[in-house]
Amino acid sequence: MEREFLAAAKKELRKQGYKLTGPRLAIISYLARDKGHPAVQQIYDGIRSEYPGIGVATVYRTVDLLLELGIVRAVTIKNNCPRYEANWPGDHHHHLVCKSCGRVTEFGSCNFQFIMEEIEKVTRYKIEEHSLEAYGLCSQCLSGSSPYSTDNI
Amino acid sequence: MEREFLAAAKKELRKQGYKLTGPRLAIISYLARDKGHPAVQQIYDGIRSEYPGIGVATVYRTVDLLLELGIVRAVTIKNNCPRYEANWPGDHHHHLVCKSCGRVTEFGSCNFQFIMEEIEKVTRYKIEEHSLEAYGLCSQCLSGSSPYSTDNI
DNA sequence: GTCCTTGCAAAACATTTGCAGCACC
DNA sequence: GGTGCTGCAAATGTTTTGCAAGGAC
Repeated sequence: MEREFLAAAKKELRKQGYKLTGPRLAIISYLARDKGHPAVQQIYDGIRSEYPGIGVATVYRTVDLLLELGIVRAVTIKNNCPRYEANWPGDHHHHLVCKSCGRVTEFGSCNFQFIMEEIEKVTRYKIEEHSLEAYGLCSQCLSGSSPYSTDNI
Repeated sequence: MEREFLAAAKKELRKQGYKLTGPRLAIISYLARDKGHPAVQQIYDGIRSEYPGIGVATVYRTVDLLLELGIVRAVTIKNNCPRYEANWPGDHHHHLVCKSCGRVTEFGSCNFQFIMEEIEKVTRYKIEEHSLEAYGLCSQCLSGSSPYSTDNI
């Protein structure tokens, strides 16, 4: 699974004439492994053990490139720097953010296509993508209480 | 209309034990006037003519306070610093962002309540708010072409 | 008079950019 | 050997913080 993702990413890079370098592979495989929504700084920290010499600027540049190629997606959460996730094929979902503990939960079942079409008619926009974030309290914070941490993002 | 908004905001400030100061009034009335989605810097610039001595830090602190009191709402747009808008009562809407010219269009007709309830059941979250942003091309960019500018945000 | 608020300046982050050296074809 | 990629360091842009002075109640 992670293997296929890497292969697909490599192929896409090559196809667009980009080189397959160590830092790029390290970042891609980190994103394929990570089940959360890491920010650039987290990716950077996570990679340094396997790739000690890497610089933050490279992570920024690479993530930008991967976004352009559609290999990763950006996750925009209120009051937070941008986060990223692997763009698994066919996996369209949105994010639920707990205001108390910071946990981010994904949910699929997106039936917004018809709503988007409605909006296109009204506004005469051509909509290419959409993102929905919901904010509230997760089940664990509703019962007991968990202190805020960024571990769950 | 703007008048009532100001009155309501004043009342809310007082109710919560906050003082009614010049800078705060200037910021609130600016937000009530502005039909767009100004960032802190824009609010700051917009106010300096009527309130020359004001500092940016005050704008940051005040906007934060107004958010807490529900007097303004934050608008989060990809690759953009946070923006704000007056929280007119009963006006629930979302944002359509043109990838080409940067224009931001609002659209109402939010029929997501039933979807949110569905998601609450599945995820056991208690959802308090949600935000939906759609990205695409506006009608003007689809025909002719307008250069990118932040004027429309 | 007492706190709350403010402006200023400095600090803290997050992100981008310029550039010299390296690596890869 | 030319081009693209990288790491470093500096620059930029945004937001936060500490603090002394001023203002609202």
